[in-house]
Amino acid sequence: MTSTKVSADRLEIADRLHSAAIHLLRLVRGQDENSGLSPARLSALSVVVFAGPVTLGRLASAEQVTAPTMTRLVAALEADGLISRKDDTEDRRVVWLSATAKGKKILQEGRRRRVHALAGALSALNAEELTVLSDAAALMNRVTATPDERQRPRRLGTARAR
Amino acid sequence: MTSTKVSADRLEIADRLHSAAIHLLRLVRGQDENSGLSPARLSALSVVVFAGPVTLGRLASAEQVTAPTMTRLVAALEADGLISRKDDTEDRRVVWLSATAKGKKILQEGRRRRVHALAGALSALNAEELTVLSDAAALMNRVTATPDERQRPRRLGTARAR
DNA sequence: CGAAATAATTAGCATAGCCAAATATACGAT
DNA sequence: ATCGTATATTTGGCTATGCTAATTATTTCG
Repeated sequence: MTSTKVSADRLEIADRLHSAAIHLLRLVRGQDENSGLSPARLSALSVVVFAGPVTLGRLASAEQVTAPTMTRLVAALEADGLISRKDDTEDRRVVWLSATAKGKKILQEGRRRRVHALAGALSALNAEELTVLSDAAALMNRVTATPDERQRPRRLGTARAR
Repeated sequence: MTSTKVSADRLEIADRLHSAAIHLLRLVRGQDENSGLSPARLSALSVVVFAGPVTLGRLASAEQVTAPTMTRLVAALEADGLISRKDDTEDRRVVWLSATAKGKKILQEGRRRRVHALAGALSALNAEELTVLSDAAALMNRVTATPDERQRPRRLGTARAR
């Protein structure tokens, strides 16, 4: 319970959490054949769907990737007809992204599939254990939120369905 | 608390956990410049270090990637002098992998760095919240363990310091 | 107006995943 | 003993996602 011990624990917990996150993502990868949505695209589309029209740059920072990376993700999503772009009328450097009806639909389905794979694995857990994971997810999201996201009064990224 | 509610919750929890895992790994990626070890390599090296000599095939399944993918990771780790290969004397199709002294050292350092970054983020949490994450990591590891790993009496992957 | 800043894109590179096919070796049945 | 099948690993070729550096277009500011 001393400060020293907590600090040492924190390192070990970080270590195990890191490893667990890697394995968890591996578990759901490969469930994508049906939706054709990769983790990165699903995640980006998810922000567009939930955070309404958003600029490419803000989407990139919400997803914590660089602008060029997001440019490509956006191009792929657009080519699939899942999102649409609209130039800003005031600042013509800016592109606004919105989800299409198809994008919203595919998001639900694709996400459902991946989540289903994970949820299947979670079926081995009881209600109490699920609560632990739920709380942990909230903590992880809080801890990984960028200062940017916390500071600005935006509803980006962490837009929560409840 | 009903069974129905738990099932619906499970989907939502899986969803949030999935998203949280993505963001968590994004947080630590980028701390790798110093070690030069990518997540995949670090993870593979970690198994080799902790699980002692291991065959390429078992390493691949422990890491839940295909053999070709592991062949490449192993080639990179070997080229960096972090692991060494030794042909099995009985079954010459098989390759046994061991960590070199350099590999063990680099693993500690590289891992320390990434874990440190994550631990830094965790410093915003109190002891109780850390416990939640610790428990969650254990659950995630349990849930993502392959049947293979559970069935065989091997000490792969989940070698735990405690 | 011209310089610096900003938003997005393009180009080029590396890593890491996959599948299909190729090797090399072992094992089993005749 | 050998022939066919199974297993372990590698090779080749493709895709996706990350990066940085440089480019383009536009805005903003001195």
